[in-house]
Amino acid sequence: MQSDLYNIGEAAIASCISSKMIRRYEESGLIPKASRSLSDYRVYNGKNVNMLRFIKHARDLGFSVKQISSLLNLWTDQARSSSEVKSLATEHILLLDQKLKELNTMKSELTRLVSCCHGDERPDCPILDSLAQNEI
Amino acid sequence: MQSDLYNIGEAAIASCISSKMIRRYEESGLIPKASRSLSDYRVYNGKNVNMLRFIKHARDLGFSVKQISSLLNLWTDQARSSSEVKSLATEHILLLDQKLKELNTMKSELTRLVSCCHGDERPDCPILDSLAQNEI
DNA sequence: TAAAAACCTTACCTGTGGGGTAAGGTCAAG
DNA sequence: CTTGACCTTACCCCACAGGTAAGGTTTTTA
Repeated sequence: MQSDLYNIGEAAIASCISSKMIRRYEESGLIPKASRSLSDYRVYNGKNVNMLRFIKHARDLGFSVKQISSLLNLWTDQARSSSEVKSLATEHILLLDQKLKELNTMKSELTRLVSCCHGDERPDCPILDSLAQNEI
Repeated sequence: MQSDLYNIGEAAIASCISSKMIRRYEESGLIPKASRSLSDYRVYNGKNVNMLRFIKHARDLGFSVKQISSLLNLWTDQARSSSEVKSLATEHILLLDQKLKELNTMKSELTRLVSCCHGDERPDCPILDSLAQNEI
């Protein structure tokens, strides 16, 4: 009859978030404090696990914990406007774009250096030379 | 005559690494302990500053502090083979590639969700719906 | 020449998002 | 009733940086 109840290990498996992180999310206030069993074990219900899954999906999309906190508020707020969510997501895409640009710059520069390096037993190396340059 | 000497603030400006991080790099063993003035101020010479600049350039290329430690060893080892450096750099490119893929996956998925969201004052929102889905 | 500003020192806390370990309580199966 | 698997809290650690505080030194300025 109460098949809807999970302890933290079961909730971890069901949500793909480690017990460790579930406790941390609770401690940091991202999720509400779990109710406890007589022996002080955390007890979760299906709704709680859905929230954890929501968090997991958002983390997989690269949202920060802070952003997820906002998303959870919007999620549980039936009066939210979808534009609020959309702007949060759009902002996050801009951040992803920025990181992508940085990584691409690094990669192309490094690829150029690697292609200039003969990579044999000789000690002279354009990669180290470039890193040692005083000017870029 | 000793125009080649810098205190930590000057070394920071010359290398574009904050005083803070210079101290930390020393503490962590990435760079040797600086010599000290009579009043216990750290003193750097041109060679030290070149090492800091080397580190800065490598950080800008996304190398980890650990990798930079290896690069510094190779840099100061006149008997190194360029292949060692090249393989370290190549390995790092693979890591950059992996991160790029992850970020691209996030971005395209999120872009798809955003394009599905009408983003007006109505509460229904495909982004939240997707995050709340039990299956992906 | 004395005060003030600018710099240095160490030591500690913050964030971000995790991982690990230890010491002890609880539960279920054998 | 013991053993193993689970739970609890309380710490430590990683990378990589920023901030702040309290105190000493050096340089500039009035």
